[in-house]
Amino acid sequence: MASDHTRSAILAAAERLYADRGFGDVTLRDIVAEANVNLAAVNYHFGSKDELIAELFVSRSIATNRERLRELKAAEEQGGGRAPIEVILRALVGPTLRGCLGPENQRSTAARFMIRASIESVPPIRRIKNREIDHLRKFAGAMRRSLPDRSDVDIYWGLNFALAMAHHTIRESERLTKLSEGKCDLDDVEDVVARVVSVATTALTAGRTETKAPSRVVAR
Amino acid sequence: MASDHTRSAILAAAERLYADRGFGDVTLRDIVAEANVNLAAVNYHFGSKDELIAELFVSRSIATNRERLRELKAAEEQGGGRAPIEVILRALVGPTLRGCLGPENQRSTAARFMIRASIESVPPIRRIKNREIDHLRKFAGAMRRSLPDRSDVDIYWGLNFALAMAHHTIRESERLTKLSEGKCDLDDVEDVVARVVSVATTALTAGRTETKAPSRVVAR
DNA sequence: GATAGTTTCATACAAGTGTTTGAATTGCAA
DNA sequence: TTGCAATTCAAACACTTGTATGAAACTATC
Repeated sequence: MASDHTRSAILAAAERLYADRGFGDVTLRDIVAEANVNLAAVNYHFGSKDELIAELFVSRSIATNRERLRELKAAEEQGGGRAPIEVILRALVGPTLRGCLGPENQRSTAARFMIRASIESVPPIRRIKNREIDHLRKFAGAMRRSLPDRSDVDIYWGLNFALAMAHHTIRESERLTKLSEGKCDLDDVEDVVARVVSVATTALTAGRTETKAPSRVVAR
Repeated sequence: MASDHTRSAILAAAERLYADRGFGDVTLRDIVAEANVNLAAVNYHFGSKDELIAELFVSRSIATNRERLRELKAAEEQGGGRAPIEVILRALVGPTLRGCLGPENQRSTAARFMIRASIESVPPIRRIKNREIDHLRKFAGAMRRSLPDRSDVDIYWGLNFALAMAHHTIRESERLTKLSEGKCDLDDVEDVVARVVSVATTALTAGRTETKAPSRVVAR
């Protein structure tokens, strides 16, 4: 193991560069230059470029997932195995939003990297994301316990919409700021979390009527 | 101008290949092979690879935007300059959802291309997307007229969330199907539209002026 | 301090990229 | 037909990419 100084220097440089300039136009040569390290070091320590990216993404996303599950577990234990839907949704979208939004100048490199990973979609990351389904299933289960009257379909749609609002807000935060001429304050993370949770909760609890209406609206 | 057969053959081949395999690993050589055309033809007819991609994306997205505005204008005229919020939202997300979802085997190449463009994000497309803000402002205006009591901030957040649900559902349709084990039927486009519009409407009207239960929206 | 195992380094490699070139071919008008 | 522009073509260009190599420089153990 000696000194893995080189190893972590590469990781840090790669994270910073990918965060700033995206996966598209950052080459191994850029990374090793930034890290003051030899070109061959990447392949020596990580095997390949893709494995470097994967390691970067995995370590960040398991941290987020762990935080999500920690909040979920705490909420369900406190509620005797059944947590309020708002709290579940907050555990789902809170960690991601808190990690990726907030005042830009105090936004961590890790956070900016994860934003990149959510905007661009590069093969090694896509492969990892596909394994996230099991993780989401745990939330679907908690939501089902919280809203036993709701159909599975509605639960899944609610979960989908909650993630949609969180991720899209992160991805397009710049555009929303520009569109609203700064009126939507994306640095106020807790307000964003509250808005997302509120809408998702309403979507899951309002309109008791059976959702799947037989009346079909014909398009075009 | 003679025969622009070559030109359109390239466009068709590029659209098909990009739709199927993504921008990442489709080269000019792949495209010209698919189009049975010489390699130099792309640069001759389009100037560069990026301009080819841009032309492809522009033509598709102005078609969508035109359809959106057509629906919006019709709705506002019918309501005397003020359309119901549900109808506005439907005009916003309907065309995109209808264009990108639906039974896969009968999904047009154009639709599949637009899905790709929404998943991967390649420089020439990103540049064009940034010009979409003016287009969205028109919808923000219509929404403000429809809900004069609502603050601008709320309007923009509602707009953001509506787009979020539509785009995320398109981007992650495969994952949602897998997660729900097929229970969420993404081929039933009108149901998806209704769900998105319903949630977005609730988000925009909840806790304020009551506009009846916005459960089921029927348009046209 | 010799030895064996890591780690670093300069360099080369092979493959692929978009683009350019200049000659051939085509199509059409005079 | 002839002439001329538009188009097509094969080939090469210039460059970048990730990866591999084998020697050199370390490091720790005996």
